Amino acid sequence: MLQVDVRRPQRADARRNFDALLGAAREAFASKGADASLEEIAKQAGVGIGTLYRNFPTRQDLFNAVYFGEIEELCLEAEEVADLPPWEALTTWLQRFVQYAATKRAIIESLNRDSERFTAAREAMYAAGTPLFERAQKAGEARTDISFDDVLRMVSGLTAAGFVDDSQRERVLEIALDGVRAR
Amino acid sequence: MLQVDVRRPQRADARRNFDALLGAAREAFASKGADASLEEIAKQAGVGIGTLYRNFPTRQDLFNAVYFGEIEELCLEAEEVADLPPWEALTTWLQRFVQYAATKRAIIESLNRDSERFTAAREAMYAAGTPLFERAQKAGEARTDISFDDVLRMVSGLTAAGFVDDSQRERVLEIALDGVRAR
DNA sequence: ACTATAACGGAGGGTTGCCTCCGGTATCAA
DNA sequence: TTGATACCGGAGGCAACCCTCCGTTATAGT
Repeated sequence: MLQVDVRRPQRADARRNFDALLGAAREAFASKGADASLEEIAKQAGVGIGTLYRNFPTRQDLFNAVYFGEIEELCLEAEEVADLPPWEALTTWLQRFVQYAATKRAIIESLNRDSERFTAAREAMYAAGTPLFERAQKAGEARTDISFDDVLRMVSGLTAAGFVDDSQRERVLEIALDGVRAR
Repeated sequence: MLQVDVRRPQRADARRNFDALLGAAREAFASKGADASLEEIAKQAGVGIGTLYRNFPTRQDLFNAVYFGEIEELCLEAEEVADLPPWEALTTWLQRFVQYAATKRAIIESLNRDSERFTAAREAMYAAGTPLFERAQKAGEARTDISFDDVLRMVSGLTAAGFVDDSQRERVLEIALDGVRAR
């Protein structure tokens, strides 16, 4: 589950193009948002527009490939932080979330979307993050009157916002997460 | 200053159209974002596209008219909450900010923009909000190691985010503002 | 090396949105 | 009422993007 079921092509040249497209798409979605120009992505990948469409018949297919790939990474990161102390584990994961997600805006938009695949992705992400949050709650570090969903949406919102520099982004994230702390 | 220097037309029919356009634009910007279709806005206002362009020669002019109008309202609201207790005054104002701004995303984007008009608008908004924040700080209610800019960007970010319903939006805003409270 | 064919890439037709231009219409002053 | 004119509205040219189609090219197995 959560497989990005777009098949990676067999031939060497095809695989190169496939990977280049994914990379270019990731960047484009990150900077221009989910409706970045596909022709621009193809050019950026050094590939004809036809090649893009052969690998990803619809914009959604391409987007999904990037999106689900990122969700998957996020889930893996959740395991990696598992041996930190409860509060650090939670905040570290959320910081990774903010830093690495190229589909930032899309993630929170998709939180409301109804489709089998998106539901699966959302569940995977929650399955990865909820334990971190509950552990922090049980350790008395996080408020118990709010849900993980609240926290995730808050962080997603901040992710999509603009800041003067990285240090401000981090500072603001810390402020907001302070509100999550148990009193 | 902060005048929306687009002149309101003289003739009765022209004024009707002008106002209808502003209203339609406000809605469109709120729901579709800053690059909503101008033709759609004109249609929504029950007006030809030509009329839109006569009143607002560029997209930016139309956007500014909505944008600066909202900033102006916000500044007025700041005075209205001035007689509440320090912390309530601050949070009430920020809540209005979240509720009424149709140009949500635009506001935070414009925080980084460099242009005379935008600088003026930003300054007006800061002039209105900063006293509320400083009052809360002096009353020992708000942290003193952060700036009003941090708070405003945080709130703006949350404003642009998506939530299940209004109650979640308010709850998350409260959580985040809790992080602003002095310990 | 050779060939079958998987994969390429961009020309081109369709759609949508931007903006200009100007023949027609509504308003207002006299 | 009537004339001057401020104002209207949408047709139409332009640009960007979408996506399909098919002649050309690169790959891999023999």
